[in-house]
Amino acid sequence: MDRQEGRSRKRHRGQGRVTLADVARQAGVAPITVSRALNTPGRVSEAVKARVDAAVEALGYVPNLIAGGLAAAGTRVIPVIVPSLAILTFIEVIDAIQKRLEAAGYQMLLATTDWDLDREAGLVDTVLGYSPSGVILTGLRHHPRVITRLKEWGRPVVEIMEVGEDPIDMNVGVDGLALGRAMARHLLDKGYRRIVFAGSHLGHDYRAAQRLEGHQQALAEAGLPQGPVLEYAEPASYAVGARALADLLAMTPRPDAVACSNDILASGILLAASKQGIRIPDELAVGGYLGLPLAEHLSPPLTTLAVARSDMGRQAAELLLQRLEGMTPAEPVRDLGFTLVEGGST
Amino acid sequence: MDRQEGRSRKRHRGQGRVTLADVARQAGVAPITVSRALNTPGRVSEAVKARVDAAVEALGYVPNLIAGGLAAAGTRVIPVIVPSLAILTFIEVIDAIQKRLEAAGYQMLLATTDWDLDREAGLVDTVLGYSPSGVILTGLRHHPRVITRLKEWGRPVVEIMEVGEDPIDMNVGVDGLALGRAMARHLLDKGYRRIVFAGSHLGHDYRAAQRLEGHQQALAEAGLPQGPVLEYAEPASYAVGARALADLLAMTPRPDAVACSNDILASGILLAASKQGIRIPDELAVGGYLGLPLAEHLSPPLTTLAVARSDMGRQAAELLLQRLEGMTPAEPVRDLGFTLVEGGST
DNA sequence: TGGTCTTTGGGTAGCGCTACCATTTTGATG
DNA sequence: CATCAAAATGGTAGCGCTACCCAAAGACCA
Repeated sequence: MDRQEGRSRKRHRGQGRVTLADVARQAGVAPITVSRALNTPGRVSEAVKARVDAAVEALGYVPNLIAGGLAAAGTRVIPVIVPSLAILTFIEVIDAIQKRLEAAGYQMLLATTDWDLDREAGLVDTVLGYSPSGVILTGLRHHPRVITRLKEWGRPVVEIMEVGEDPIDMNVGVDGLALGRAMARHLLDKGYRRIVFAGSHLGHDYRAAQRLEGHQQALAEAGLPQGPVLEYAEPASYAVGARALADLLAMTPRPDAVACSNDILASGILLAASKQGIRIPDELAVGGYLGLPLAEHLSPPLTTLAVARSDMGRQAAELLLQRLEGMTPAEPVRDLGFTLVEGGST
Repeated sequence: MDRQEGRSRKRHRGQGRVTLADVARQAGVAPITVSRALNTPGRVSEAVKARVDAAVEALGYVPNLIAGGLAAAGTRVIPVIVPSLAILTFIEVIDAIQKRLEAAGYQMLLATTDWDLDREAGLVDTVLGYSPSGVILTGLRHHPRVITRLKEWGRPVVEIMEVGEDPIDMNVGVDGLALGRAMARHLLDKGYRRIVFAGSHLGHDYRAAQRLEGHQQALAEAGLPQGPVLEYAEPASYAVGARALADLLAMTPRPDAVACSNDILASGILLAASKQGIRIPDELAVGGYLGLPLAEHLSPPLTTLAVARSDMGRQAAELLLQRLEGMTPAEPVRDLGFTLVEGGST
């Protein structure tokens, strides 16, 4: 007889993987005891714990998290839903989330909405089908169904990137209006008056649109008329930045400064300017948002409002984990703020 | 009596979610029929299919994929294991994989190894605990246990980035040695003779080390001695590129060309050169690998060996999906090759 | 010493779904 | 119209694990 003898009579499926029952047999204890030894070691004696560990080691047991999830509801999976991966903005955040979650024994399920709130709603439905332990999603605006479902779902939810009133559960991000205001004010302080806002994808990226709104507010507060807006339909890229530069130079009156909806666009402008010999900031000042790594390596370095994106990801994961461990996080809504990094492009 | 009356007697857990049994009751059919209507619509009559769809709609049923996974083994999750997200190289690949998988109704579980094959082995064990439908992992070198486990696991596995002999299952990538050779040859063809290889993280990033090996081979084939190597311990970044430029300029004899282990490093060198007024390629020619988007926007644009990373991701997902649908992919091992994009930096 | 409380381990019954097999219904065929 | 194959539907039994409850054994107190 071989290792399978103890199985149930039919065994019409199953992949021959070592199961918890196998470990229990090897260790001479009940399956439930093995479960406890592995999940709540404090509830079993040292001796049993050691026997179980030895059996696990000997058999090469790897828990079937699916089965555990079905029984316990909660699979140690955290779906992270973001608009897009093609945009560098989210990468650092995701990376930080992933690192922190993985360190705590959770896995990240990554999904993208392509900036579409209906798609987001569908994705939320789908990922809830995995009985995740918690959810991280982007922004505070969602399909009403998403909000209802997640609220009654009752497990930890973190909304990232944006902060504001009335999150579904917890929230870590920055104030988009404040970002927009701060950059406009900076440009005004520097003496620029013909300030354009260049934005990509504003119809979809409502957080970029918030920055524009803040921008316009600041101009209004300074007693200036609303600034012109250059808008591009596609997502931000260096290539769009190059087009934006051309468009800016063609405007009359010629603008003296541009605030870009993000660093990618701004970097594209700087790169194109450098290629064409446009002097920055003398001929055109350029400001960005979000503080991507490239910004400081351009010449001149880009003036940007840096947001601590890694920190945002880390804190989002941290909040989630705290709640998963039964704690009540001190500050479930966190505005991480931003820093003006003057690079010389303004 | 309310909607719960039909439940089993105890119901000590469960979250009140609509289950397949609820749908069956509403549609007046057996649960198994609902399962079929949803998963293999061809096996039920039109009428039943319609009734089930109506019930699903009415109740807002969302399948519990965990339960399905337990029963059927296969959760429509595809773990994707890469060394790091902090490196742009992988982002486009991941993005493409994710898009293709999501379109087919699969979710991507993303995990990072931090370039450590032991960690990778642990991660493979963990993610197999989710009964995934398939697995995508990076490179062809793995812990022996990973290879054994995945081979006997029997479900589709794709190894990406690198191509070579004897993959675990399927393989899409490029030949690292050929990349290294091609760049060295290009630099030689251009007349450069004092060629340095600058690499980041070569101890961990063995694919970058392969490029170095190819580089040295090409020099040897040209009858030249092995070229000097500048090596940095940390992962590639623009900042490392800036340091590399300084180190290159300090070398005697002063090199006339540098092949960089990837585009990030090369871009860092170009950006720093631009800042310092070093003329590229007159004072120093710079070549990169992998073809990141930034490369073409630098001035001069970076000469790079472009790899179709989106395509790689798409094809990896495609191979996996074909196998999941029972097909036998025509070419389970694919060398995607690369293109020399001459930007002017060489 | 008896009683209560606390640990420690086990038995049982599902979590929600689908594989397997059995049964019923339909349709084709001679 | 009987006969048989094919299609459609249902019943049953798990997938591997853990929540809930209980029993036994020790710890502690009066």
